[in-house]
Amino acid sequence: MELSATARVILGMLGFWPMSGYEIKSLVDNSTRFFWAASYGQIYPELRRLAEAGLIEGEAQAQGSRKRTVYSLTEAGRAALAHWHAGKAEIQEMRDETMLKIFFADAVGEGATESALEAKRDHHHAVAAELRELRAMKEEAGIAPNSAMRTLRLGIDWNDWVAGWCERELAEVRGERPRRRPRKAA
Amino acid sequence: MELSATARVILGMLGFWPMSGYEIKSLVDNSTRFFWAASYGQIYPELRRLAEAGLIEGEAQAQGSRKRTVYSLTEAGRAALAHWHAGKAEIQEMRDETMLKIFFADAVGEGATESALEAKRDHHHAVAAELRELRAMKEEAGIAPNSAMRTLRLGIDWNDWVAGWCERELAEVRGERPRRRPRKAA
DNA sequence: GGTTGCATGTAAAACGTTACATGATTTT
DNA sequence: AAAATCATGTAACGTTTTACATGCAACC
Repeated sequence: MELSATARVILGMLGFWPMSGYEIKSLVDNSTRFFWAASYGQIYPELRRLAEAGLIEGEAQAQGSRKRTVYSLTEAGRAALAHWHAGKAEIQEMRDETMLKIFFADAVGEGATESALEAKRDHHHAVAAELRELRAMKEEAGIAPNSAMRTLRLGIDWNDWVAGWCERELAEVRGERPRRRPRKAA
Repeated sequence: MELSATARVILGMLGFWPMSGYEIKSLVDNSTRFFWAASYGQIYPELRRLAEAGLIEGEAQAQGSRKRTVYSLTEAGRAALAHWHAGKAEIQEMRDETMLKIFFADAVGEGATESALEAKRDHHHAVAAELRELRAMKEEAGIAPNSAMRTLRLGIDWNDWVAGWCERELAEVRGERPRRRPRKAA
């Protein structure tokens, strides 16, 4: 069975430990959202579908009169998660407005390249700072799995790298001493 | 007026030179698609909307009995393009299955981190190679604007960098002499 | 007593892809 | 003569976001 986009993130999260739909959403919002978002409008219906398909199981855990359903993986669910993980990754989509602005700069005119590069650099600086805060919080809480921390590290390093790339490109555009960009073998 | 996602790429493309919907689609498919895709189902209706709004103008340029409409920016369209370009970039979306797999590796089990890192490395290698081919073609054709070539260069450098990051991480995971990762000031 | 956080859900709207439909021209 | 490419468009389907709706519990 082909897992929907949202099913992948739900099964993965429940693979860490059992949780409610609400918890899945908050976890997504301060972790995978940078590369894999999900909204309530997807999560709750998908939880129902996955339960019907027997990949997860919900257990009512009301607290007082506040109801709450905690889901966990079934055997079949854990197998589906492993199967997805072992398979070929397909989805790679990006929609990046800062790239689009750099791309079109020559169609816009004088100074457009510089402003677009500055904007992209600033954006990645800001995201890197946001991720560093997130990392500090997670390190303090100390519950995040190693693999989750790895993507956070990649996010920080990557945003730093892109900001640096923009900076070097800016120097070249502005005619400051042409910089040798670090070359890699093809 | 807020430009739709597709409107941005259409106005930008027409900013380079006048073209048909078909040409816009083929250009997108071998340039911006890596960070901003668009399908016929979006392009043709949007061309009509933009023409109605007075941002672009279509001119019938039939060749024999094959009809063809070439669109170009109006004054208002060029202004809208410049206005969008000068404004704050908002859209930054990503859906990256290789990241998701790295993130969940600890929930999946033994060896999952390694396979996920390898898959990501291979993916970025492949994209870098694809982009290098694209660059060779564009260089030969020699018509691509500088700003468009810049995003291509960024794409190549970026994919190389990510592949390298995965490789370094793999070395660490496999317990090969722990590598000092290049550090940047926060 | 008010605000924030926990908790679940749905409906409508917007967005986007895919497949289909059609037909001319150019290249092999 | 067939295949590829140029060219335009729509309909159906699926996905995703946004806004709305509801109510409890904990904290200040």
